[in-house]
Amino acid sequence: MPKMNERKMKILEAIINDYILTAEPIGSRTIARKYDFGLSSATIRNEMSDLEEMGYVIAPHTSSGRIPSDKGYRLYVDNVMKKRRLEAAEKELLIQALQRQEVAVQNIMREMANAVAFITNYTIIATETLSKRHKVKQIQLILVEGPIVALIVITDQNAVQNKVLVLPAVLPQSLIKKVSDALTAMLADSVAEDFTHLYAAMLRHHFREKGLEDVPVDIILSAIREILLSLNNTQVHAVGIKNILDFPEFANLEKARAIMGLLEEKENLHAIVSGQLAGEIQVIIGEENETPDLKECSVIKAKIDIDGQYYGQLAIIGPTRMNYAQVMSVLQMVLSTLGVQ
Amino acid sequence: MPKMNERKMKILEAIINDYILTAEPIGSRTIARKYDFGLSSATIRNEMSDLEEMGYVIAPHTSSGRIPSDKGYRLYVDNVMKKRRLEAAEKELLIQALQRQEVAVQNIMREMANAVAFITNYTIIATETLSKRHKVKQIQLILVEGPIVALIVITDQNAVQNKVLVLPAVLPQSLIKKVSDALTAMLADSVAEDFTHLYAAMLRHHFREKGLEDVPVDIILSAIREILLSLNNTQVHAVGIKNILDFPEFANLEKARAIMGLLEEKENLHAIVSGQLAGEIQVIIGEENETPDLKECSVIKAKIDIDGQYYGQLAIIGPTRMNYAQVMSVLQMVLSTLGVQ
DNA sequence: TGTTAGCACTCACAATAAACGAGTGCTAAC
DNA sequence: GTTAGCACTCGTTTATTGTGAGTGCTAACA
Repeated sequence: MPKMNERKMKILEAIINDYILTAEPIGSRTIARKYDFGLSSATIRNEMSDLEEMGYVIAPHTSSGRIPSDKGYRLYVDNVMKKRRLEAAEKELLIQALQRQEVAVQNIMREMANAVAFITNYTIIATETLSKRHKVKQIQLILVEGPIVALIVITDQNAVQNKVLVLPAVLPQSLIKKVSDALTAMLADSVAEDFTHLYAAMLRHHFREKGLEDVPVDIILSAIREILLSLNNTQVHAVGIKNILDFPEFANLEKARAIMGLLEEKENLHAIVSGQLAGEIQVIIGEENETPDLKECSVIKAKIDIDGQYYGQLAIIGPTRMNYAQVMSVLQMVLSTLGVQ
Repeated sequence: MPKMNERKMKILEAIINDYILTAEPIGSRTIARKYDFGLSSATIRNEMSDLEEMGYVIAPHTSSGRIPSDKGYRLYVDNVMKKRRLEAAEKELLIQALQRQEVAVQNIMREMANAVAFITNYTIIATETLSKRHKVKQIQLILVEGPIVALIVITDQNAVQNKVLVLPAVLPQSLIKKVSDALTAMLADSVAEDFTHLYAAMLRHHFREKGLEDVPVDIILSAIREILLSLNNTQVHAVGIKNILDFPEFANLEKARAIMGLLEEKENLHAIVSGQLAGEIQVIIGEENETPDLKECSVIKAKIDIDGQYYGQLAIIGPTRMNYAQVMSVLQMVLSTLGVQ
């Protein structure tokens, strides 16, 4: 088995750089001409033969040039790749997306995803979540009109969510504050899972004792439960979906269809985006992907943790022949501007 | 110019029905064999020649069968088409989607879209809107924690929306009710457009008179304005996007890319879905479409008006060779179950 | 011992040609 | 008015032949 050396590394890098641009197998003569290694094509041919034996490149057929293998990309990403410096315009765009400070975290993630999609021309998946389970802190009812009331739930994480309820009977204004306070007192620190049938029965009992038997406990409780559930729910969306169709790798209709189907289902997006540590950029190359339809793609992803309360995830999807250097430096920039690193 | 008659109509219908299934040009012999018109292929050939002269069918090249033209589809949709009866299973699915009565209108539209996409295998665009401009009816502040308050806005259409604000200074609990009531009194009946600079100055003045000079009027006003704007905003989304790739019409990569790009932009979706009268099903065939990328598609759409307050729009997109009968009967069912017709 | 020129060989891809067949229009007979 | 028959058209399929980029190997060279 041949041994890796500086020169082989350089040739591998040349192959990868060229292949990222052209998506065509690279021959020895092309490299000899294009790069000034001071070597003839024959020498490069020998080295490429070694690289193939070592598994870093593949010859699609006997008389073609070489393309990088997953293993080759892996070596490149882990050792060779030089971080590409962001161009001023790209930087500007990211900073713009980030500087809308008033905006809620959810919108930050959306803005980020759009900016990254625009810069890189890849497909981006973004999520935003509240990482802790919400507990009820305060509950308030507001009369809207007749039997219609607004239910406001404020959680320990200071999230505020409301829901409009139509009650079976009009709740008199005089009781509203009393009921709100009672609900707050009784339900403080509850999480979504607490809202069982037993719990409901218990609460009905409490209310009866306080002389509030007319309060439609069930309706209110199930509304609160739904609010808590939706708060804990992670939002996920993909942007730049059609970008992936611009790559010759997906000129095949079957593949295009498969990837489109994949990207349309929220559950799949969750599966793709999840699983890495905060602040760390993870690169998953080709066959390393669990998802069958992504075996010819690479995914570069990062988890963004903002003061431990919110976090978002960003995943960039492209063909294995993707511009790792560009994407990683953009992602690095996102992380550092968001204050993660 | 030949004249249309019963027999030509039947042959046109046969051509369309076959073409919807196969996407292949239909020859005279195929029709003679398949349908029991009691006519030889030669006679049918003559009739088809007439249909071509009249512009209802097209021969892609000299020695091929015929395919329907946009004009042919138009005639078929307007006159010939028999409403396909919904199968029991399809009906069941629609009813299920509709019977979640507690669910907000927005979710109904989403459920509907999913059900229709599932039944028809076409791409569906759905919108939901509140058709009137919201006016402020009631405003309430709730203390959350320190300088953080929840702003609750209730509109004349009984929509409730909230926003969390971080005020520059803590607002004492004793003032909360007073400020809430003052805001309600002063802003009742305002719409989003009212919130000008002049308006803000006026309100600041009012507050000062009431001895409430510390209230951060600007922050609160701009938050209310944003809430009103977002309430008036129409939600739009597409489901079953990848379905359209399953049609041979989009086997061409260029077309696939174009349609994907189209469906990814919300503005485009709005443009496609808009413009028809409530309760009426509109069919736009091929070249009749304004959007260039839809010139080879048909769009079947309906506006759903629920008691004049909310409305939704549903558009089904497919190749011109789409199953008009099926889609229209499904849409009819949606409309009648929602009580529009 | 590493490098390189030279050469035979491979193989995807493009171009050309030939065979096929579904379908047409037209004519003449029923 | 309908239909059988037939020559003709033309897209599609299959086979054939070049073409060229690229390889591996050998032998000569520094």
